[in-house]
Amino acid sequence: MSIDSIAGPFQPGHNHKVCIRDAMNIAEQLCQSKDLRLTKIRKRVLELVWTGHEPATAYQLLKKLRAERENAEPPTVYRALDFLVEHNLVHRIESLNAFIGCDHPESEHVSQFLICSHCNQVAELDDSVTINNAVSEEANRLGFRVSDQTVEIMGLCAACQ
Amino acid sequence: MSIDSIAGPFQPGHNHKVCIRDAMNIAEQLCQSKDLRLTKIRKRVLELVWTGHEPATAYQLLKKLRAERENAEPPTVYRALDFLVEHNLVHRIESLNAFIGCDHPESEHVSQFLICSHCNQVAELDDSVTINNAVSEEANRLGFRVSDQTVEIMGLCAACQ
DNA sequence: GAAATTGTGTTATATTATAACATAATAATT
DNA sequence: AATTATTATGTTATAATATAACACAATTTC
Repeated sequence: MSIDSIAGPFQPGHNHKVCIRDAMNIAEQLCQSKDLRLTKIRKRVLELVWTGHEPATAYQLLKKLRAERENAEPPTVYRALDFLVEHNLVHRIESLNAFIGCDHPESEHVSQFLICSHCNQVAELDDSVTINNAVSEEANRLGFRVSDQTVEIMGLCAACQ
Repeated sequence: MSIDSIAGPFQPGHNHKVCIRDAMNIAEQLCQSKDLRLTKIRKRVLELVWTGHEPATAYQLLKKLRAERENAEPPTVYRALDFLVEHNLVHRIESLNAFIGCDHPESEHVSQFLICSHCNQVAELDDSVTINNAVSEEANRLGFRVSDQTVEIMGLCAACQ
């Protein structure tokens, strides 16, 4: 097993360059296939989001962007994030006011995260059917029609316990 | 069945004075039994939160508080909210940056909400075992130890569909 | 190539939240 | 009851997050 095959967050030894490369390739493909414009700014912000598996705040991203584009302002970043979030390339973590890259933007899904309060890394669940069913069940009981959900689970990842 | 017995949110006809009265009684009892100080400000902010089943932002509460206490400032409200949230009398809704009263602060529980995007009312689930189990199952699969969770389900309540 | 649409630049400001330090009120101790 | 310690509030300032509005540029459509 090469180091490249060790996947994603909560895996301290993983090769993050691979995560970035994969994410950018998927983004390019997705935007091409859906005829979306992955402009330079949007692409760069996406790369900056993928700097790590720790969520980044808009202003952290702005600071980095400014290092290379001195006229960047809050709207520059927020507009890029709006686009990226709209197309599932990035998710917003409500409890942190921060943003994290999504590694499967091509499949429609809701956001479900495990957030490690020690290393601050975030893992996205793969649209857990188990949780979705539980949510549906509760909503149905009350005649509530679900359109979206936010599931953010705080705790300690395996490596940090 | 008297109108008083029609419960809580998503029930347009319910007698909200009863919700408020009950919530305040429970708060008084809880604070007495736990030797917590439900000061005038805290009590008043709790009442203001209970104005309805729509979550209130800190600054909406501040505006109301100022109508009766002209020197109220942001810290006045945020400190009261800190206290109320700490003791489960109020929950913070992360996706709305807003606060909602809790009708069962005496039992330890995690926050799980149904949020109607039409009428803006919010119903708290009663610490759904179904959802908790689903969350635990997913977390266990990844060796993640859960300490807290945020579950916010957006959609349409029965009355608004 | 003209018109329409979409994206970016720029300035200003809205909204949400906290830091820091002074004073007041309450509780605990003597 | 007076002293001390603790907790709560008053007050000013500012940090952190996010959006409005309008001008201009780039791209797409016709």
